[in-house]
Amino acid sequence: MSKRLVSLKDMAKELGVSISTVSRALKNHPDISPEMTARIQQLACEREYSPNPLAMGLLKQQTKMIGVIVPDLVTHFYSSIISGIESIAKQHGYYILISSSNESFEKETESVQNLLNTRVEGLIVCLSQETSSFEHFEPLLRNEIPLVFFDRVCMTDQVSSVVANNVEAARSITCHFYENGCRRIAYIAGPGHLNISKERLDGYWQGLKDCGLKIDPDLLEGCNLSAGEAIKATARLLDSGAKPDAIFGINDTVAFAAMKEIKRRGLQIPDDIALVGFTDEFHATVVDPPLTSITHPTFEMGQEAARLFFRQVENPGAPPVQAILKTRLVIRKSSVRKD
Amino acid sequence: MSKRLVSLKDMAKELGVSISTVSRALKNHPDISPEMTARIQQLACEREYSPNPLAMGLLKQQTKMIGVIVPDLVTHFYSSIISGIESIAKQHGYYILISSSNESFEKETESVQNLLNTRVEGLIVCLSQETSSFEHFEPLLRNEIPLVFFDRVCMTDQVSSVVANNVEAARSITCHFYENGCRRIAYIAGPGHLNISKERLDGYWQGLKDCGLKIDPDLLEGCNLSAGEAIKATARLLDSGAKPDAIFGINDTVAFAAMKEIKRRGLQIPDDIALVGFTDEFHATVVDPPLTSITHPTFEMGQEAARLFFRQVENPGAPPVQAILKTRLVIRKSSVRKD
DNA sequence: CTGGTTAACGCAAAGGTTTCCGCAATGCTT
DNA sequence: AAGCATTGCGGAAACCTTTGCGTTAACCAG
Repeated sequence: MSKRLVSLKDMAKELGVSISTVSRALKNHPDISPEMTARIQQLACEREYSPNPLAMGLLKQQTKMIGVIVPDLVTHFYSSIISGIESIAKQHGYYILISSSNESFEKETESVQNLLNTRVEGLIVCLSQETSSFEHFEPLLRNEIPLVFFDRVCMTDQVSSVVANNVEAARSITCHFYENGCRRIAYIAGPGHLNISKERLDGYWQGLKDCGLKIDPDLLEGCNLSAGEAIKATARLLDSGAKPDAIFGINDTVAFAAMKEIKRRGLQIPDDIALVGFTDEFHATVVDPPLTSITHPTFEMGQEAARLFFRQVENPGAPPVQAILKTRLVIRKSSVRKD
Repeated sequence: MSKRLVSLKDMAKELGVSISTVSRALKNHPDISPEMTARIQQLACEREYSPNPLAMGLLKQQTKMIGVIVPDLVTHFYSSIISGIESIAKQHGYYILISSSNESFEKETESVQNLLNTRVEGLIVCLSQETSSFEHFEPLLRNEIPLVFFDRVCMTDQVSSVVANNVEAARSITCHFYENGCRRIAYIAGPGHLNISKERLDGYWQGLKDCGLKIDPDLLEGCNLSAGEAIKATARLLDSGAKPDAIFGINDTVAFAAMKEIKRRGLQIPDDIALVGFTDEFHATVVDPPLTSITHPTFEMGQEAARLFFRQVENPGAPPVQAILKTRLVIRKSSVRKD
């Protein structure tokens, strides 16, 4: 096991003074004589003293840790958001404790429990796909423990959150399809209880309406957000009599899965089926054809979530706010028809 | 601020008993009468007592935290490894504290310091691209603080590490090119001080030798591992008189950058230039053409690193070991010529 | 010479947990 | 009935830091 780092007590004994003297000397407290201060600071320097955060945490009742729960760690969307959270946390001298729910409600509940037991000062959370009841967050509300949701959110009247402007984004996608000559625009949605799914569906409908198209239930498919299910949903869409000429996928995974299935059938993108995703910058540019998509400002979303978090830490009673981030429709080849 | 969770003292006062009695009752210590034990356990249950990890950490001198330093958080390679580390850590009841160096030596040094100050029990590290001196790890060695390197490693005689079988993998790539008719096989390397760069270069040379090809310095290009530099390196390769008919990129970023540049020039993959990367599963399948590559078992690499870590925790004096993980050459269209 | 100020430091408590040791009361043995 | 072991619990130290307050000695003014 590692040798203990030096403590105030160690240095106090070595110099034959009291612990409090050492403590104060290190903070340049005026009560301590300049000579003593100098001796102590020099020793501290030699011994590479650094305060024990556990002792501080115990005393001050704060751990300087934020718990972060995400559906998974490996997709770029989340890791990029985490990166954003970390950047702000670092500025505040906080560390983040990451826990992934693997899209499981049970694991999410467990993570909330574990993180609270670890005495994080609060939580920043993106709901799992399965999560449709929210009691596991009640203890946080009761005890006024800072809590922020991002992307997949709930209880927005009580909890601060960061989301994308999903409705408008989905609307603009639909119109973009229309402008490129598509008339049978399909949407592959996610679980109905997720805000992102509902809001993007709303936007999709609004877009149809704005373009004078009718809502056709056959052009609406659902899936959980796994690649396998998304492929099946795409297949159903293509096999049914719906004859879509455009598909809008609710997120990265779905869009790429759709692309795979469309290509597998030898259909051309965008000429047979135009495709647009809802994703972040990186992936979209490496696939072929490059994917038109709504890009999330993911890093900024993480930063904003962290900022809202610290707002609550510094300002306990503050009412919840909802930050809505602008997205951008980035047009690439997957949706642009030559004619 | 959040209300304090219930402590042993709180419950002791409520029941009119001593703290030690409560503590013992919760552990079913035989000294405590069954009735008292029952009363205490029931109260603990109602109040949702959970031990304060700060107090425990202070007492036991362990924080149950592992510091993890990676060059960045957002590439799939690292996030997948982190996921692997986390899975093993969770099993041991440990949390991980993640810090990204952003490929900067200075930030890496800083992270080591900060994490040690946070009293993590040890570190799992992937060196930054810039790191070529290693004094910042000396304090860990001196104090026998557990340390494990993965992928980009150093001081392997003193520190346990996990790496891929880079030499053999690079050799097999080279031979694969040869079998597909390529004769002017180029390699885009990384910074020369990194083990991964050196080992893959060795393998590349071995492969050339095995196939009876000569080493041509014009077919060797270097870059730092950024996309921008990789594109430039590819351009130099294509502009020079070297006339490569195959390119082997040292890692994900480089391979994708090369692909972009090759396509931009209107060259065909694999017919004009065959391309192979050194990457992990996910990306390679979504690009066009699908990228032949050496796939890392990234998740397993993380798991193995964590296992080596706990081996050191449980077994302080143990000599360092090096785990070498097998990779797989997954052949896709980017390297297979029809004729 | 005395009362008071001040500089410079020590004491102790608090934060939460575990564990060794001690103590009282009870039950048993002889 | 005296002596002893056992049962059941409390006290206190240790882990480390901060901080309000108490203490000491020196010094100065009256």
